[in-house]
Amino acid sequence: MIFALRPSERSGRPTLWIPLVRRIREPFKGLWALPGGPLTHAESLQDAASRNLRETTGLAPSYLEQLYAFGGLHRSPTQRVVSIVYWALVQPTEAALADESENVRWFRADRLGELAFDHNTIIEYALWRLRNKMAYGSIAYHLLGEYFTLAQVREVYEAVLDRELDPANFRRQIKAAPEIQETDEYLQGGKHRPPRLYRFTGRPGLDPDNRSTP
Amino acid sequence: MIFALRPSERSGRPTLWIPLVRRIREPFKGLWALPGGPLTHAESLQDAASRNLRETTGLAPSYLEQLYAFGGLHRSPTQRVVSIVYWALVQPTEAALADESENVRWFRADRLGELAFDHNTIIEYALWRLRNKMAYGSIAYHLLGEYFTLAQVREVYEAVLDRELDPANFRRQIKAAPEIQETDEYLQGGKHRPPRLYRFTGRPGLDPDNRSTP
DNA sequence: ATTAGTTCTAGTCAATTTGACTATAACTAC
DNA sequence: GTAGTTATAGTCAAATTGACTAGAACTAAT
Repeated sequence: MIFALRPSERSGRPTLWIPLVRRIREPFKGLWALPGGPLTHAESLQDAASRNLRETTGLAPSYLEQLYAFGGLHRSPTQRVVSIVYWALVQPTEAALADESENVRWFRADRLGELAFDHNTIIEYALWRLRNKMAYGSIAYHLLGEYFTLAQVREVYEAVLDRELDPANFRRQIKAAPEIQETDEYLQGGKHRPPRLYRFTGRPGLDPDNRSTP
Repeated sequence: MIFALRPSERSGRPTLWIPLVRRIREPFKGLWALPGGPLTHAESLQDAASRNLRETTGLAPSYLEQLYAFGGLHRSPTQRVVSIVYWALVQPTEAALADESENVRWFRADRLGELAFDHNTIIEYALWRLRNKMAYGSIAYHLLGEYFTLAQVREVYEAVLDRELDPANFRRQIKAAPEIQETDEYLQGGKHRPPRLYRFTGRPGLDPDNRSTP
């Protein structure tokens, strides 16, 4: 499952969106579902996740991490299915390249209807994990481009945590992180004082299964 | 994989131990490995983990949670294997009931030799997760019995985090948690002032896949 | 019975961090 | 120029943390 930032229709502020695909077969034909597909014999879990993502939505995420393995007995009405779910964050430029079509569409993460299988549960859990990681960790930057303003970082936090944060206090905390690098550039074109641009220099922590390739 | 507290041979202080089983077949015949086994068609992931644990070691953990799904291509030299690993915490009384034998033995978690497959990697990751959960969360109590002293809780933290903590400051923090209930009982039999006994009233967070059973 | 040794437990105090807020800087639009 | 807006720095009290002191309550030894 993929998270990306898109401006809200009404307020224009960035909010969390996820792409879903429409089921064209039973079970749950016609309902929306998370993109996914089978694990083949010759690819790692992460590679399979990447590949399925690319094939269904055309997306190539900058951040991909294992979420959870779902294996309850009645997840699918027709057969026993074990799904090892990955979650991804994509930057706005990437997200814009997604193949939207009749059967692939973006939805606001907080306004989903009933989805196929247990996919509502999965998304709920992913949102919970995202909020947790955000509170302690350096994950917000993967939803932004290479250069960003501190106000943009704050907007990401506000979108994910769903509450407003004090701008001054927020920047004090963020600037204390050593992974945030100040640049000499400023974002021009706004209707007010141009904010300084920063960049993120930290590397995402590798998943344990992908640390060593033989 | 299972964690339990056992007194260190030398200092007598509680340290982390895990039970391993000896491989009696190729590959890695003779080496020690994590207990495990196949997932059958009619059981959930968590049920399979419980069952395999019981069958190999006789243990029934009070805390069981999914760790990670390992699915690298070369984990086993003979075939492609995907392992959905669970980790458990057992209380000392339970741990004492484990079936030790020629092929099942407890080892100190920080003094393991070379294990079969990628099991060293898995244990390393589990230790990392345990430390993380300990720092923020109410997990330490599942390694203790129903009643415990605050000094025992501190010893758990010290064993897992591998550093000493100030007794006075530690109890101030722990007592601030609402899940810690003071009792009117005291632990007798020590060579000093008897400490008050406490109990833990929180419930462990359910895994997302086991929240709803149809 | 007294004393030494141990851990338990409450408390103090300075240093650090957090949250609420104020004020100035630097731009655009009119 | 002036009003409007966001960026950014700074202040100050409240809350939290870390280092430490000291008395309480027990056992063991004399």
